[in-house]
Amino acid sequence: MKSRIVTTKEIAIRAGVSRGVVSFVLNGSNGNIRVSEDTRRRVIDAANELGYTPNQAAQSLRRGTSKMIGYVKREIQKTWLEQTVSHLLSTYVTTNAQKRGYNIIEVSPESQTSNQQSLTQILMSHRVDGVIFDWPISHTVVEPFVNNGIPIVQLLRPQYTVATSTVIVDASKGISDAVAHLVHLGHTRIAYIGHGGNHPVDKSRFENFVNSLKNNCLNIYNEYVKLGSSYSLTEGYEFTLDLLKLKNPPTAIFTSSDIHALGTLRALYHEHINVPNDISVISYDDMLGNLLYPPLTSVSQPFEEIAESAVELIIGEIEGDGSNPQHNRHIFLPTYLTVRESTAMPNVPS
Amino acid sequence: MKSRIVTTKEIAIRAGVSRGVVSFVLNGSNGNIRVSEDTRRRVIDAANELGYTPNQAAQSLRRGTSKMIGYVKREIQKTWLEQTVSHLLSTYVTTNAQKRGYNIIEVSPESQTSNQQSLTQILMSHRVDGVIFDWPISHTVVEPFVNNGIPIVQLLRPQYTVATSTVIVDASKGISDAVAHLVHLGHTRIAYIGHGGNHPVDKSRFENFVNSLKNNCLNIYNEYVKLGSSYSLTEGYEFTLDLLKLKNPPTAIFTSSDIHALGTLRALYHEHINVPNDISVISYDDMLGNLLYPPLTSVSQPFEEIAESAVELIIGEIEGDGSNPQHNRHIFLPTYLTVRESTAMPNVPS
DNA sequence: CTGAAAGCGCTTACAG
DNA sequence: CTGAAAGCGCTTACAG
Repeated sequence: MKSRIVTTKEIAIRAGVSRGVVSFVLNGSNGNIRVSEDTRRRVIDAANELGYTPNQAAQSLRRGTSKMIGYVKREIQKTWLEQTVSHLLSTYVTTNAQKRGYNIIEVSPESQTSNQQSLTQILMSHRVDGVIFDWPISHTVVEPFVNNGIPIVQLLRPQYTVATSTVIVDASKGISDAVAHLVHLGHTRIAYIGHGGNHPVDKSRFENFVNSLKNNCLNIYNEYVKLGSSYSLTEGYEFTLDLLKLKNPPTAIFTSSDIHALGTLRALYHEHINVPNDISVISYDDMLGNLLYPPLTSVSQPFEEIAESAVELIIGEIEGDGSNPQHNRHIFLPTYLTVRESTAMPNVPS
Repeated sequence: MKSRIVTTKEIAIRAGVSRGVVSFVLNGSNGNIRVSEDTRRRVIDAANELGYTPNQAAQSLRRGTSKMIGYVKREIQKTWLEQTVSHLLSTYVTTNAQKRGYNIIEVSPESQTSNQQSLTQILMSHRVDGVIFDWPISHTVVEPFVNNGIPIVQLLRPQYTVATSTVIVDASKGISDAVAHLVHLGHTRIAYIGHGGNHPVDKSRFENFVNSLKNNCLNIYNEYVKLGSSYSLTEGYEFTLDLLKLKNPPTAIFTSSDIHALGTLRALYHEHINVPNDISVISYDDMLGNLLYPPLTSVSQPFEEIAESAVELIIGEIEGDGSNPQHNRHIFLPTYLTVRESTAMPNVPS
């Protein structure tokens, strides 16, 4: 049953033409060749009958382009939740790339162990035409590719010290809608639980929150602001307990990630505080929102579009748009509010 | 800054040797060549100084082996939860393969659209040395590879109509421990919510549950058995409401997947029934268990080991163990119980 | 120990 | 319209 591997040579013989003609018929693009409809058919039929599959390695070697795009995942996290984003993106990236004739070779960020090839070497040795980074851990991992002139796109949380194209999310729309939503319901005491990190991705969430409060003529109270040092369930949990102990606890909590929200919900559950009757909760990410109880009102991120844009950007750079060559491009995709059942009017006169 | 791509030829020139020697020094394996320590050093130094990276395509073409393993993801699901398993596996598979000098090329199952290359063609054209399938949707997608003599490993939910190596999970240990745990706590009215499908993976969970009850001298009551047609939150939700309406509701619920458990928890939350004080819940999968409120007692699956085994199996087949050639192997990995906070003594005399 | 040559499968000028 | 040849970068017998 094991079928021999078919080459262009065999097709040429069966169709009674030269290998050059086979190559031309099968993938066009050769200036001065013209072929009769009859010949073309014979070649195509022969290829199908023999079950021909071109040898990528040979094509890649000859053409000098591999039709492969490297995808560097974010680091493995202890909780899988943070990875879910990574997974969604990688799946959508793969699908989109396939549609456009490119394949994805995935690598995990290098654990500095032993004799293992580095991520850079792996991707270089496959002569990838471009590389997409999801949340790169360090600029050192991105730079080698830039230095070699390989097109790069960084997703979601770029290393800004190295100049590449980026696809990131603009938190402002989603967060301002979220705050407006709470204000319309009658909330004025709105707490923020989040990551106090220095990366623009962390900061922008908080800044957008602050601005949105201001736009609604609300004050920021320090006691309602809980900035931690990571995206962590535990911090969400502890911060929420802290908030509940205040003399004047908030009537709504905005958590800047789903992982924080899980901690918040756990704390509220323990304290027998009902969502949304006793307190409203809005999360950011919307990975889990639809699955939890109650289903969470959330700021949603357009993951499918992020992947699409990334693929489009990088293929554009690989194939050269023509129009504006060589320039890095930066795509901002808007977030949006998804209202579910975790928000309601405050039950305490505010 | 863009560095030229370095070939063995340049290394040979710089080191003052022939390309054959370069090849030998860089990757051993050539019968009748011996090289002085000095020469070896010169070659290695030259390679490093020039920043040499072997061209995979050339190596692959010449060697007839690509050092690439195809990884076929499960289909994109509507809810991402089911994909999380896929993601964990794919990450661990990638990492393990990298450690052993293989790279993963990931493909999404073919959406039958348009002119898109099929998954089979993609993988064939890259001349992958083997393919790992995570939960293949149909035997038709696996067969072409088997017919071409390409080593295959199917994970978790194999298509049994096609003979390949498999890595699957043995539910018995985890489930019998789970039931024993409930029985020791004093439960006798234990309900089962799950997928009533025909695949051994679905059936074995239920059968193990039934056997475990019997082993503990408990009867199975039909009204406590809820078999649906998928892994779905909605079914978990509806089934739980049904159970609560019984004259004699169960004091514990075993859900055969985390996605069912989410539905169950949502229903209990709506009905203001406390877990574990009013009712105990055990889930199967343990993807979410640690994140929910309360943290779920769960039957855990050893995902890291599954990935490890898959990589080991397939590389074994690719490189030929020598010992037992050609024979498909089947690995069963045990599940185990992780006790958390969703189980307690029943508060109703049973 | 070393060098020259063939060939993996393909594509692409180039000459007819 | 077609064929013969070169060459992508590598590895591997084979002859010295």
